[in-house]
Amino acid sequence: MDERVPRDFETLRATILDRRASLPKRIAQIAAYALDNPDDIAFGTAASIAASAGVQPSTLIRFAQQLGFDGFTSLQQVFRERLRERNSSYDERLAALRAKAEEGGGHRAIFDGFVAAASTSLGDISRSLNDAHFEEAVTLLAKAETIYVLAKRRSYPVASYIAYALGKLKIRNQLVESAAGLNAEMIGFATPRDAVIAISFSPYAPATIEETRSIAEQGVPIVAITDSSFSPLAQFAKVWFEVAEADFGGFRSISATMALAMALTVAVGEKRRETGRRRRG
Amino acid sequence: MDERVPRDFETLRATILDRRASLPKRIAQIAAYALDNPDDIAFGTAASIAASAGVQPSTLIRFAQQLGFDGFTSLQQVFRERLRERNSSYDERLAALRAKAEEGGGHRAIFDGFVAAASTSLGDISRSLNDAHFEEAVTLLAKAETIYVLAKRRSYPVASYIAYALGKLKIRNQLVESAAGLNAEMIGFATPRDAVIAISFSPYAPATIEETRSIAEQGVPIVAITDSSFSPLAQFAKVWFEVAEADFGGFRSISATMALAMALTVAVGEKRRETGRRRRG
DNA sequence: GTCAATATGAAATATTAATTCCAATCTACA
DNA sequence: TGTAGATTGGAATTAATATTTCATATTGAC
Repeated sequence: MDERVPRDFETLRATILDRRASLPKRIAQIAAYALDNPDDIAFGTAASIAASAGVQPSTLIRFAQQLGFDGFTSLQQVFRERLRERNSSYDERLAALRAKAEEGGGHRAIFDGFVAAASTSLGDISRSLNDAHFEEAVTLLAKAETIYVLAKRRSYPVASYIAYALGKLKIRNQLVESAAGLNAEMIGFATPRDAVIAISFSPYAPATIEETRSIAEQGVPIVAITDSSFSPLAQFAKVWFEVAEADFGGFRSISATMALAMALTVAVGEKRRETGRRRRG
Repeated sequence: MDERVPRDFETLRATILDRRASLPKRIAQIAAYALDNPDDIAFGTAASIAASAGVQPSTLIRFAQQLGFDGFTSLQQVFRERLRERNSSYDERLAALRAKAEEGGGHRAIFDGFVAAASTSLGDISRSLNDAHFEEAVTLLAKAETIYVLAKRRSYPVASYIAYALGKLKIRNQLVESAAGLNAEMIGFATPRDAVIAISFSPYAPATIEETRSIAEQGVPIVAITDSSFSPLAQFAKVWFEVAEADFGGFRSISATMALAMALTVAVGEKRRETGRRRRG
């Protein structure tokens, strides 16, 4: 078989356009169909595609073989790959950087890797954040007398930043972190008029889960930031955000979480100002 | 069969989350996998998906049937439809989003603002980071017996993340933050065989400056992360990094600083492994 | 117009993948 | 602790899908 088999969609497309003049009638027909309806090729069966394009399944296979593939299935792979990649254009770059860092591409590769991981995560959250959930969370937090912030380990930096920013905005808050082991008592003061921001990622710190459960049982509304809808935090939360962070070198980014946390904080500040103005006006 | 079979991904997702508590173990496992890796469901075969999720193919089919589908194939359709729709409407949606954000479309704009600030900062640092400085900092930190981490206020989250990551990598470190006001004493233990990572941005926290000065006078080498060459930190440091963070709504991003901090930490871990290997080999 | 080469259609076959079935294992409850 | 019911694993079965084959049609050269 020819070694120059197109591996990515763009090459394939170019190859097809290049040869289009010399293709037999039916083959040309399926070629045109393929470029016009790439999604159908990605998901359809040989029979269904052939029917839509008005040719026989065997023609479809001959088309694939003319291009150097060994059958329809391998041609289809290229069309599927295209769909996957479109969703995550950074993933490829990130994978390349990982490889580079592993084969000793120097320390610069490590830095580039973390930058790429952060960019990927930001792109993802930007696409996936649900506006309605965000509004809901802001409303809920803006009403709270005191906002409790709950996070350990990897998520703790986010919590401490939230606490810092809330303080700057003069919003009463309580970071639940007691060196003296008084977390339970601290949580005990929370009432349904307060609210909680809880942050935890797999592997979920047991203490965070336990504290969240306990505070939820007191009727305090919870906004959770976590990494899966199946996170134990999600079940206690009034609103939760699912944040998928890319990782590099075994350390996951926290950029997306940070951006979300900052946005929540500042939006709560805004909301309070709006509400205050309305009340006074 | 039940008439309420989810036809679109969002409904499906809601249904799964709704029932999640009552699902048997393996079914729950595949359910979590499905929501976390929707693309894999769209493209894979029953066997390949089952293998990735760590269950039997039959479990996958039972999962589909519990949801009201008559088999895996019809469940898969929903996941495929989602990809098609997302792809076709992605550009449109993005454009709409931008327009909305520009005309002051509520709180979503705040979120987008923070994402944009983070992206900008990452782009900036990626362009401006000096490889030689980075290497120098890594070498310096890799030699240290204990790494002291020094930061307050806005920079504190970065410091706490560094401390977390160093701990994970089994690198001895000391986060200088004492509720008991014993920072000076803590710093007193540092020797020239140790090293410091100091982080501070304008307006520089006086305590950070003071502590950095004091520890520098003891002959402990310092790596500084700051925002200007005129920063008071720079004069004490053996190596310093100038990080320009974009801001939004009066809050500066810390994404670039985070990425740099992570890269430093992991690179130090790498360097130590390399050196250790060389010594032993 | 005839022949050879090429292209096409349709059905047969081979391959792969989905589904079902049953025995084994858990779980909840008496 | 025993037992019914639910759940699970793994092989057997069935369905689907891709590919091959072969007869027929079409094209182009002489």
